[in-house]
Amino acid sequence: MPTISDVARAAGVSMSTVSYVLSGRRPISAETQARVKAAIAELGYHPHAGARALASSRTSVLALVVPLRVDVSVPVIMQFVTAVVTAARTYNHDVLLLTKDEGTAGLERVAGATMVDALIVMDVERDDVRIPALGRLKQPSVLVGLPDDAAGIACVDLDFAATAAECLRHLAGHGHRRIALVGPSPAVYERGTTYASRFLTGFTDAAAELGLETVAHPCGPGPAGVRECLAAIDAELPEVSALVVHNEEALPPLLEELRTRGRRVPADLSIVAVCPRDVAVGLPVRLTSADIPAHDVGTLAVETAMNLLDGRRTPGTRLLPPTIVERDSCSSRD
Amino acid sequence: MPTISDVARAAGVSMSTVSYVLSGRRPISAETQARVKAAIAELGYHPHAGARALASSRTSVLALVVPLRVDVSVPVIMQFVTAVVTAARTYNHDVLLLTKDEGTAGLERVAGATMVDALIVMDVERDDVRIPALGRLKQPSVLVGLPDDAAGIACVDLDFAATAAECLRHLAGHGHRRIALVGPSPAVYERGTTYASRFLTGFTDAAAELGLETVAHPCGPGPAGVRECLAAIDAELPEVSALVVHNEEALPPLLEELRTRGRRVPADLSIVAVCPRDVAVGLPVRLTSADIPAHDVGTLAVETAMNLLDGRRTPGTRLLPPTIVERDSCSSRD
DNA sequence: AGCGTTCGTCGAAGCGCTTCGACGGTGGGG
DNA sequence: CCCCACCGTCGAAGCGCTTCGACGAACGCT
Repeated sequence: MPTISDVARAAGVSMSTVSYVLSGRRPISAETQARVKAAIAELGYHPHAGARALASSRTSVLALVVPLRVDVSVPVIMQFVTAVVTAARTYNHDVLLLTKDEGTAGLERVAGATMVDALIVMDVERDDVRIPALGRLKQPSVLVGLPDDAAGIACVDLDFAATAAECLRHLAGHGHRRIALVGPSPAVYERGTTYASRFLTGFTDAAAELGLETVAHPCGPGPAGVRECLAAIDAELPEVSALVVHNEEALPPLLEELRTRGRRVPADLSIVAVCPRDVAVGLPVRLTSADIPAHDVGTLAVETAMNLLDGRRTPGTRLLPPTIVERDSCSSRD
Repeated sequence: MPTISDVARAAGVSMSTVSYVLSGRRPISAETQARVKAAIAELGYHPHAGARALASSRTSVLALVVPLRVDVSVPVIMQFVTAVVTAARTYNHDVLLLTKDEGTAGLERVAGATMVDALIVMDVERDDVRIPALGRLKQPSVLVGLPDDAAGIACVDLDFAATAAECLRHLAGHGHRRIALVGPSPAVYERGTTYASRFLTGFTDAAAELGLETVAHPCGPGPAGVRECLAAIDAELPEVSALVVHNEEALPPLLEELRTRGRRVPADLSIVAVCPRDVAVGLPVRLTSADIPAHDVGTLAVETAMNLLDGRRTPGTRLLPPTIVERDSCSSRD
């Protein structure tokens, strides 16, 4: 492995000149630059990451903390992760992957060892113990989600309250007046991931504003969970004409259950789902949906982290606006 | 951030002693160890990863290259990734995540910059261009998959040939004699990921050995792909009594299609699927399946990498034996 | 008693890079 | 015409750690 001084010798310049060519932190004449670059190419020189980190205290690595086995849907996580890795690369950064189950220890380890320049943390809970830990680190961090108290840490997420409102507005626009929310599993609410309650609040508020009759009910896993949820809805508010489904896992068994009951979508019952695009189009009925823009959120998280690193001031919280895509699961009510 | 010399001063020893306490590479008396450890805890000392890498040329980081958007199912990738991260942590290593779309450049970058000690590469193709590139690196690597020529690089994977044979043996044991293989999408074969052809070969060979009548057909995406595949099968070998499905994506539309045709599973048609456990149990019919042990393969990949790093000799290729789990999609034929 | 070992510790030399201050040379302004 | 400023480059001082050789002390052996 050639070192910077090999390059310097080959190009007939000093080490520092090579370094400045690479970093662009001082002006170097065009010809010198050319010679240095030629030498670099010829020798196949790669700067040693450790040495660079030691000398500059910058690593060009971002930590990304992902949930392991959660109720957050796997495709969404995957989309988010690839968006982060891809976006990080455009800033010449790499991504170190941590799992949530390491808790604060993982954060402290990689930050304490100066392995990363910044951290991006997914699946943040209402009162996440990691938030105070992140506050103590010398590296900046970005939360994906919206805790009760972000303690000054940057947050990015989809605006779930606005998304719920938009779903209702869409259905109301099609003439629906009695609408039920099929929510995430009870476990999600208990765990304190706030997207569930933000969606619910947005749903309730918008319903009041639009003068709609609504119920909301969580939905446990599997066909049994779906049946239970539908029964609860039916008991509280009979004859709803539309469903807002904020639960990806429930979608397949829900459609199956409706089919066996002979309720046609959208003829008898309209549905707006909250899910990523590919889920919406991959089911028996192509669902009208509010998109979960995992890709955009991931990209935004990286951009935010980079701004933080550059010392640029950043808004504390950035919530992405919802997008409803009309497909085949929503019909007009007379 | 305290440094090793702060710790040394606090403990009243030299830097090297602290280092040896940490690495255990030389004997240090119990009392000295205790004093050093106390100082470390008190100061909240974390060794600087860059400095350590520079001095020792070991990084305690593994690179993991994942496919971005492929026909490999997302849950399988996710399981694999989490297994790798978890296993790496048991060896005190972290994981740097790269995407396949960076190609050889990504490998050369992280290896050249000495960011990682070893590489694990998923979704290896028959004649993968990354194999020669990996061979040129000074770090060892582990392939997940089985290319035509591994060029001396370690490989780990599920034994797909044996898996196919096992599926047939299971069905034959239930009295089935006419069996069709619903294979991966044509794109998978074309891309040259060898698991598809290994499965097919195993299928064909075992069929001959067991004296079964079989057909095999790839299956394109969506309900259309499924219908086409079933038609082709029916044309070539009418009245099969069982299906081996080596295509996770096809499973939901396949079951749906069979349902609309009034063919009951398993009463009219038996199915053995090749998929991870959770997929098998998450469908309308709990499927008898050959498990895709993403978790085990991931763990094995990390173990192999660690053995390589320790200079321990390792078998070139390790194929995991299949496991069939009996559920509700397989009935006996008189 | 003398010698060779082993044990526990220290000192110092790097690992490869960044960055700061310095310095000769050139050009423009007074 | 001189001085100052700026441009392009160099030299050297670290960044924080590992590791090798060395060394005194304690020990067992003959």
